[in-house]
Amino acid sequence: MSADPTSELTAHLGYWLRFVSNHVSQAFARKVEARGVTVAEWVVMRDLFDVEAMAPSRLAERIGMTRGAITKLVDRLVAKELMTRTADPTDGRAQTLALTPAGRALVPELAALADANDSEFFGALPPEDRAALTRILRGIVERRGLTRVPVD
Amino acid sequence: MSADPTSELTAHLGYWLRFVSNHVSQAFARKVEARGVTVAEWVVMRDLFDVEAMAPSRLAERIGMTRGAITKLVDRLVAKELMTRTADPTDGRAQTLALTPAGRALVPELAALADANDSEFFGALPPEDRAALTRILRGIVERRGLTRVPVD
DNA sequence: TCGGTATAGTTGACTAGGAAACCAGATCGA
DNA sequence: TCGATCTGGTTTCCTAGTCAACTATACCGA
Repeated sequence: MSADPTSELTAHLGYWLRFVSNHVSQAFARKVEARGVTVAEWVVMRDLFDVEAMAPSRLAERIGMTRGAITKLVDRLVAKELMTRTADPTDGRAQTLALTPAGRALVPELAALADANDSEFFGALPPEDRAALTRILRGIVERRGLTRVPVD
Repeated sequence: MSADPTSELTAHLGYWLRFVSNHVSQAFARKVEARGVTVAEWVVMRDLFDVEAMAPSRLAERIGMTRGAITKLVDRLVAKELMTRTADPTDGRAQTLALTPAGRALVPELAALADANDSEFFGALPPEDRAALTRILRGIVERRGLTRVPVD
């Protein structure tokens, strides 16, 4: 926030945000990798968990990845037999994606890892700090109208 | 924090942290790309700005990248004539890195972009929120002993 | 009903980084 | 002083994305 020349890296809130966020995400990545999935795959699976079926393009839009990336990600999940890709009978171009029983069974386990990871990093915070953090972050999302563009 | 089965993505503080952090970083990435550098390159250049010269391995350790990544990153910066790589006369293995005048001149400009980006996202926050955010994030870093491992 | 356009998904070229093997050159101990 | 080991940096292979071109199907309007 200072106006003097060439502020330091650590002078920026964005630096700390990124620093902590990367640590949190990386710790979570290690946890889910032990279950054979990546973070992006977890996000896709969790998204599909509620709805029974969804088109790839819809998924891409929801989680902020390109369709190309979704194609490859789904390839991987299908190869792991966690997801099925079936042709839409009513539209020769379209597909619908769904979790397999194995995939569906995995989601709650991954969710438990997400819970564990979150409390590992934020569990020790006083409740008011946790509340403040949530409020401030959501406020930024809202104020800046952030939408689901970049998952990275 | 809820204990019920398969918590949602948005139930986790890590989710919001990552969401905001990705937006902030991506916005910054766009800004610095307009100056022809990546975020990682900016970090390296800013780090080198204060010290006149540094070994690649030291840089790798400081900013949390592998030596292999530094090799390639420095290749790029040298190609852009923003940095020089010279053999250490006293140690046949070692090198020292330094900014070129052009590189050195660029750093304050990039720092200004970082300032702009930060205030774009956090400038509208009430000062006490900004302070709280800083305090909480730094507190997590400290409590968990987070070190410079992942820049991503 | 058929030609143009829009849409769904795939592909290929490219990028940035990690992991591990690798090549010197340095250092240390017998 | 010379072999073993350590260290600094590079290279190769791999992963997971983006972007843009592409294919195939659907739809729409004259």
